Amino acid sequence: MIFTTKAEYGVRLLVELGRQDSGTPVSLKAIAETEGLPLAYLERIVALLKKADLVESTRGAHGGYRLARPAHEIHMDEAVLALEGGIAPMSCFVEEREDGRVLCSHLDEGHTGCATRLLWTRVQGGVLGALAKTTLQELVDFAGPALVSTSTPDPVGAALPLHDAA
Amino acid sequence: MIFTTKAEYGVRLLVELGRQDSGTPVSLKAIAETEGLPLAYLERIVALLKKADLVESTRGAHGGYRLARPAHEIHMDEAVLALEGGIAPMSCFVEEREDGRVLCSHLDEGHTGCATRLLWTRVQGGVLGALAKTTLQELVDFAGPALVSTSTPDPVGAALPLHDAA
DNA sequence: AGCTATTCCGACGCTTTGGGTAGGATTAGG
DNA sequence: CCTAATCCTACCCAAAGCGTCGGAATAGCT
Repeated sequence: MIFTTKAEYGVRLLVELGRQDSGTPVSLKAIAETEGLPLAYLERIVALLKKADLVESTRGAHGGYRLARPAHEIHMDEAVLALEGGIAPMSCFVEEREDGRVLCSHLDEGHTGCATRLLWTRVQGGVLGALAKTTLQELVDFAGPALVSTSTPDPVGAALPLHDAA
Repeated sequence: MIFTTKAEYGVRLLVELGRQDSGTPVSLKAIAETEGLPLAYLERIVALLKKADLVESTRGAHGGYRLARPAHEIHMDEAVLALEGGIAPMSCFVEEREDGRVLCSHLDEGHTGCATRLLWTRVQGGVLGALAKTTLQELVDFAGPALVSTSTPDPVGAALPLHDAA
């Protein structure tokens, strides 16, 4: 079980925006370059954040994006939910819908099925809890000061060998 | 983010075995039928559980599987780990390997990258915590008494409309 | 011995979806 | 009106999920 790159890139994008909460918008191009992410793909990702009212945009030349709220008011459950479109540990597990149905397998045949429901419920709770208690501000602090257009490398962490191409 | 059917089917299988902790082994065929799961696929799934020493098998006629330990000693983190082959919330996030490398994206280019690491670490902790604190016995109790070969329907729960074919 | 029920094992195939591109339309500053 | 940016929709490729198939090995039964 794994989140997709939408969550990864989207959170990175938010962190980048959080680093310069100045009022002036940041262009996706700048973020794409400093983070080394594909611009076209970022466009689609940021659209999700905008729809969820986590970021605001200014169009035209010198336009870009900024946080719609201060970083410490943005909790990551909101962000990841917007990016991934739902937090369910199992396809057979979706929060109640309008029509009240819940996806699951063959319960009609006997009440079987979701003995596992208890488990997935707890897992979902664990994930949502971890996300909700983390604010964007924490991630910004953790990441260190601004990176976009200011290249002062390596204040923090610096460990973590990466990018396994194997 | 979502677990695969391996986790779902595998846990269901364990629950089914837990329901009759009598010493006599249960055949996959029986489980496949009562749970409505594809036998051939279950075979491959149970192999994962066996390799992790969660179940034992007896070959030949009247063979089958049984739990390798009492249900209350089987914690679900072990099971899900065996079934899914690792619990990472992000592809860029794998526990240390022998060679000490950690998968992640472009950290070489500057320490950037894992501002998000803090977040995924917490999420992983939430998931593992939820899994570890749940024992197979709990799920067995939650599911109600035996179902394989004894058809006393509906002692418990009984809610949960299911199987959305949409 | 042979039959049958079962676990074991490896190769293969279908379908979905993640991850990304391409190309253009719209908006706004200079 | 040119350029820099957001916006939007359609498309494509590779990987992974979710199985199937066929057969081998093992063990009880008659």
